[in-house]
Amino acid sequence: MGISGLLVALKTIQVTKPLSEFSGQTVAVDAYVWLHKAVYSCATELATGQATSKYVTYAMDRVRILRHHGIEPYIVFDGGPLRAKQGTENERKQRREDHVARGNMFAAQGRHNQARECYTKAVDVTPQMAFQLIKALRAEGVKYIVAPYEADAQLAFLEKEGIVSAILTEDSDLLVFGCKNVLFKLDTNARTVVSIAKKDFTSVSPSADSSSISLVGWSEKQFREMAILSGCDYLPSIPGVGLKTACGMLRRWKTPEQVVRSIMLEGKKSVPKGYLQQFRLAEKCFLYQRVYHPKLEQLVHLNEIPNEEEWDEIADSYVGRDLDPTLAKAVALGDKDPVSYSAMEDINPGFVPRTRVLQDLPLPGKPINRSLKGKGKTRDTVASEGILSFFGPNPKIPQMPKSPTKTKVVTGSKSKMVVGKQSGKRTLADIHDQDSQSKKQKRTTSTKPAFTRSKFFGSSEDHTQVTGSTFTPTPGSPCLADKENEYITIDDIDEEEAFEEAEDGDSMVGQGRGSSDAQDLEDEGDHEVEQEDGYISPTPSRSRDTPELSSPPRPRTAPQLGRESPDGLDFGAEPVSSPPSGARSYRRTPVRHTTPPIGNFAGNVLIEASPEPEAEPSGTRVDALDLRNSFGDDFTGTEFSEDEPTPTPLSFSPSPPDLDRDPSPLAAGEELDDPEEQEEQAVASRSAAVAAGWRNMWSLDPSRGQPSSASLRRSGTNVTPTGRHRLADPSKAHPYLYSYARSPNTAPSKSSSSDIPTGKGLRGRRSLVFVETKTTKTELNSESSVESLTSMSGRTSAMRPRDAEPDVLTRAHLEKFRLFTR
DNA sequence: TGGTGCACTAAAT
DNA sequence: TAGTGCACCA
Repeated sequence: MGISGLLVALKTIQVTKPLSEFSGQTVAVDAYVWLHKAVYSCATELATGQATSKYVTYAMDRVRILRHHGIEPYIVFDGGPLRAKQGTENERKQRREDHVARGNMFAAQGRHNQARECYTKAVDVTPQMAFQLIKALRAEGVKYIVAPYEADAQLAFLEKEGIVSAILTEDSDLLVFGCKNVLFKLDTNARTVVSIAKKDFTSVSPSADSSSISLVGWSEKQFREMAILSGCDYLPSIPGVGLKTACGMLRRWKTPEQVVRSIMLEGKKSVPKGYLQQFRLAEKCFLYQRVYHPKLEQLVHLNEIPNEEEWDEIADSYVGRDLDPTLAKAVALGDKDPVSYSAMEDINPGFVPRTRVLQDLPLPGKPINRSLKGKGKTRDTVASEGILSFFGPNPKIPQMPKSPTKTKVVTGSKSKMVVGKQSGKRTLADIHDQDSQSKKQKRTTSTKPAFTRSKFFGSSEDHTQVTGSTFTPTPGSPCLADKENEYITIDDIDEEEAFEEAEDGDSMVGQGRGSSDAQDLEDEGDHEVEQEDGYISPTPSRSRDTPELSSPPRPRTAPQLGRESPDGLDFGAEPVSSPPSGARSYRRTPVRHTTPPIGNFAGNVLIEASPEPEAEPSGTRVDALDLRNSFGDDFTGTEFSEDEPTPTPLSFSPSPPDLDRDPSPLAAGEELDDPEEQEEQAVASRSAAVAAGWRNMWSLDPSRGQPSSASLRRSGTNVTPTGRHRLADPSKAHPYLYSYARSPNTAPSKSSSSDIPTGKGLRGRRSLVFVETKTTKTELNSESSVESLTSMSGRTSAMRPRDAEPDVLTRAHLEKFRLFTR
């Protein structure tokens, strides 16, 4: 989000710099920037509830690149929702649900390409996903922190305190937060970033360059006011006011109050009532948002609140409520969910990142301090080629013959499915890919060379072999990663290339260490040795309960799971308190960050001791959508009058023809003209039998043929070959994609899932119609009874009842309109 | 004509 | 989510 047009306006002070220029510095990184990009590579898995850690690999690659250039990253995660942005979150959540519904529908029809498109729009980065990255960061001793609320404020605080010297992000908001050095557009190929320094602001001038705004002579306060006036995450702009208008008017009228007065007098634009009040609250978010102080180990305001600053209950809640220090610390460490404040759930306990003893990798151009004999490359060439040239398996670890436990061939359908790491693409959406299929089968049946297993999937013996080393990550000591769950360190380089010649890196098979791995950790006790040799990917990503063909049974002995479904297979469906084995690895690692782990909080002790969360993780937020019902009631802007909701959500939908039909085989049959889709249908059909079997095994209560309670969590967004999906039943909502339970009335019906507008119809103001039909006034009334704040002016627009104070409603309309039409 | 906002696309692998 | 191109409007 950020400030629309700001980066463009600051183009002339953007300086592309090599990463090496920041060598020796600690740079704070907005983790969600990476994660949001990374989820694109595994959208289907995430949207359908399958375990994956591809996004972790993506982020860790960048961590290592930074370290390779001598930059010590300080990863900052977003925390709980801020009241000021609650409406934004609700809107996004609604849209994600809609996209999941469409994706499931396409998947049920075998139209996997379209399904994937929907899934990419549906996935969100959840705290539980962030925790997967945290596990990897812990394992490699990378500094990190989970902000109590917004990462932006936390990033700004770290820089303000001198803990970091720059901030790497893609969000222009950081400039509004007052950060001095903000780095954008990390180019991992060119190894550069685009730097914007606050000190250069005053050189921005239309006369001096092509910028359309002038910041000459402006203070930080004026810059912030301009940004807020132009529209920010905390406050939509007055319709018709963008960055240039805001800049020009603020320059002329000096203060936001004068600007607003001028606009009102002019009469051409409609200023929402209470705008100025909201403006000052937004300003407080930029100035005084609560952040975690890693040294004091408690929440503090980003900036000290001056005595003359107006401060009341509303302002206090807007900037994020204070938390009990113990809870705040647990959140900061990732041990507590920053939204629910319950123990962090490990959604992928099979992902157990580990690191090896790391050796310094010299910066490009410098000789590498180790032997590279026999590789046909000089030290210099290795150094210049960089660490990425060494991706691949590690032949160091003694290979083991393949066994059924490593590669599982599932029969029962026309095609044999290879599961495990070797299976490569594992999603239902990709199963239709016959090329992949044949490749997998070839791998399964082919004779492997001697090296048949990865260094990353070593046995427990492998791990215990390497001891006596201390993990002392230093700048320029990268650990490498190639593919999902596979991490390589510089130690592996020697044999890497030779191995790659003999073995396709993707041919590694097996479920890794699995249970024995975790048990080994238990057995190892508190050695001085902090890291095991070899990074382990214990299990390949798989769904726990989806009818996903390549999903193997989870080892029953996996200690980190500890729960079994009625059929004897472990779903891991119930929350697994963090830190699991990965966290254990962290505790055994010399602490590099300033906030050592504080252990695992069990139960609700801390929850009870902590202030009540600002927002209930339940239907209350979703009900906020009902405010849209009031659209136009008291808003006089002509721009909105034309957007009155139409009676039916279908009348406008420009959906593809198939969307309006029953997603039956007949509908799919209409795709016969398309050979590709025809093939998809055929493969999907063949897959159905196997899929149903897996589904029964993983997600159904065998006694009733219904989803078991333990499976509901993951089956909430499942795609089923039969077309059934949990979206038809909000009570079975997936916890990550449906973080906030929806009331029955707001849940899309089964039929509505096929009625969801698509393409252009989903954009723009017409989208309001769809939401309109999903809410009732009853919900509004019930919602208003839930909220106890006496003053409505401090409430999030999204949580405001229909009969709320008019000025607030107007504000809500604007916000809803702005957000939903984006 | 400039500014705003919408539509569309790429993104990762 | 950011960037770009285009249409609309004052």
